[in-house]
Amino acid sequence: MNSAQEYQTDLEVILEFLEEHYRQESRRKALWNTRDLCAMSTGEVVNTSGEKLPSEEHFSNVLEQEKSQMHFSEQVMGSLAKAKGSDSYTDCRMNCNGTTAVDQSSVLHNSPDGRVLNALNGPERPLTPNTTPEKCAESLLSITPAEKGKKLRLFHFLFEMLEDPGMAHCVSWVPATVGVFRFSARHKERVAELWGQRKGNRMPMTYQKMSRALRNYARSGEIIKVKKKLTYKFSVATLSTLRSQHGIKKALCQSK
DNA sequence: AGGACTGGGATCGAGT
DNA sequence: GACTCGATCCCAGTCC
Repeated sequence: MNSAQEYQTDLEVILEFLEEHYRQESRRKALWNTRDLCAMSTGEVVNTSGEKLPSEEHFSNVLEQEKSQMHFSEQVMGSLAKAKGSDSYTDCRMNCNGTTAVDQSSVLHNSPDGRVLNALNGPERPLTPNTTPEKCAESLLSITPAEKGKKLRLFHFLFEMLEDPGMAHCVSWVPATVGVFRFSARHKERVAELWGQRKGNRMPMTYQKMSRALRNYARSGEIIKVKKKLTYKFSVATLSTLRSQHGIKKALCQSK
């Protein structure tokens, strides 16, 4: 496969993902339209508890926001297509050694006022003010946050470990549960050690210190402590984001 | 008794 | 340089 074909295959995977998102957005829009019609026919919208919901004006604002969001996605896709022909694309191709993730959330969770929201950090936290579609496309094609100078987060690292069969003796998913994982009593310190190495800490990381960091995630809701020894759980939102990032990564690796 | 766990709080380092 | 955020570090206390 020559390099031009290789780029095209990668790009197709990314475009496919964005198109899927676009389709989902269209479905959501259709739902809003249905609700809008209900509101117009009855004069007001009430929920199942009989509480009055936001006005028609509110929903038309929401629709406008949805439209601008879809427009934003289209612009990102356009920028990706442009990037296909650029030299910089070669430089920011992903490597598949387990250190790379595409930050799709930075593309898909943009707000209509121009801010980009980060799903991992919750919808209220803007990522970068004045982010352009070009910048988003750039980030889609770029390397990991850590490699770009952004911090690698502990839960990303743990997810990597969990997806690595070679690390199953240290940390593994708890079968028959969703997002629940458990450290091995014997090898938990190994995971902490690797985390410390990855972060480039001078002092060795210990399980005790790492678990403190894990407990801090309880505040943001990214990871919850399960009332079971050495066991934690990813929140649904965190897990789905991590999984979709991982899915893209795998798809890109396979297309190489 | 001892390991795991919890939570408070100070501090550090990187990014903005 | 000030500020924020995430991580690190230490410690006292509780739970099993």
